Amino acid sequence: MTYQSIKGFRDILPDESARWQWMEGIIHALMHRYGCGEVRLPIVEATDLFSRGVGQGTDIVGKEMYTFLDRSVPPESLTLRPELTASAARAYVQHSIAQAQQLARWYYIGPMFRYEQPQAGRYRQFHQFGMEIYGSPHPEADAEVILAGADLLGALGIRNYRLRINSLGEPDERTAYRTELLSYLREHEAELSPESVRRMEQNPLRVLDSKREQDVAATAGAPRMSDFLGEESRVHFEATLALVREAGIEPVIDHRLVRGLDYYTRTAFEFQGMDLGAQDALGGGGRYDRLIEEVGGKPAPSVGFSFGMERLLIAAEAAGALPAPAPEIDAYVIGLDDASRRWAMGAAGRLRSHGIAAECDLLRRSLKAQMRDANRKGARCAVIVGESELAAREAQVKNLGAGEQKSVPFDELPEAVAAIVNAG
RNA sequence: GCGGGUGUAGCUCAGUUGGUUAGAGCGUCUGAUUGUGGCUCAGAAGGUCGUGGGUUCAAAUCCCAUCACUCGCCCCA
Repeated sequence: MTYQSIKGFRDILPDESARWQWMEGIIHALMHRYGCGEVRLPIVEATDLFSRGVGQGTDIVGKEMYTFLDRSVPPESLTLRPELTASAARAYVQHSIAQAQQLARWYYIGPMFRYEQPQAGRYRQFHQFGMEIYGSPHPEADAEVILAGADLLGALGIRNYRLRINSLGEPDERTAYRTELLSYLREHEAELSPESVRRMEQNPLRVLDSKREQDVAATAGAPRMSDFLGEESRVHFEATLALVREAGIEPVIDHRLVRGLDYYTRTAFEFQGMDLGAQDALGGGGRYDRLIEEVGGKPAPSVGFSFGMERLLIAAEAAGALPAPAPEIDAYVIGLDDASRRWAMGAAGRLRSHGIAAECDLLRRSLKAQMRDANRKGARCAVIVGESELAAREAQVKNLGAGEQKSVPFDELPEAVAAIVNAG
């Protein structure tokens, strides 16, 4: 094998892409029901957009971006998108969406790129589906987004998950909390893991979502963000929770939920899959009221989420929700000699124009081999034509499910085939 | 960036304490009356044993290196 796809990048072959098409169909239909329009955004953006939008202190910006210089003079630093929230915000500002409409509902689907060590459910090129709502500062928008996420999981047959939620407050509230947390962490520095000690000065909140038992124990008595929320933030959080509960979903309030992106304000949530490996976040999101401003627009509140599509497929498979593979074709048109093979190609074309998935042999194979092929591909019927059929202008049409075969005049072929196909 | 595991046919895997032409199942192809699929039966094709060194009379098997894949830490989707 001389060439191989590079580490963390992979091919999705036809058997697997059928699953992707299934999932994408569900997503598009769901988003249509939520009144969301799809945005298709560039794969590449100015590096600066991500470092500003995602946040300097994040792992994504710090060590995971695919960044390169292009050929312009002087060279420009570009980056393969590691996520799409910043790009969407850029597009929202660039196209003055806020001027045209007070509220905007967007969604996106596509590949993202992060340079990390691949493992179960984590790739360097992976795919996200995300939803963004711009313009509403109210908890209804937070709830709308969360419920859409839950709706998606339901539509994919995924039930084994939990919704964790927290409020990270307004920037000044978070700053006050951060100071308190940091002093707590300093007092307990000896009990923390070396990684957390290193991280705590730069971003103390992150210490909270360390998985190490050592860190979990050491931070058990740490101050909680919820005690630092102002009145408005508290009311907003409570209202969001109430709306979510009213829809029949019971979130787990998790004081340690911080999430790795700097732009969150107030609501942060995560759908945690229970059938995944160590990478168990199916999706996550929250509110980011400062982001639009951060990328140069007039302030506009926004909430959104993103889901990892590879992980959704893993979870859907674990739930046994994946659809059975569909037959590759409806009808297989078989010719026996040169003249009838020519006829078969034309007949297949006529069937296709009637909306029937039709195929004929391209390998000049024997009748038996063609029949085998038809069967393997799940064809409902075979159309067989040889010398005598050509002369009589009648084809043998065999129902491969029932095993019955009859003569059908060429003119009536599409109807006869359709009858068999639709009967199944 | 740091740990653990695994690399044998297209796929899933056997391969006994080193010992002849490296095996199975599935899949693929062909055939079992002339122009008829599935089930069954018979046969065939298909492998530099990840790669490169080393030890040995002899290496898929032992040693070293390297690469790839994989699981975990970290972080996230």
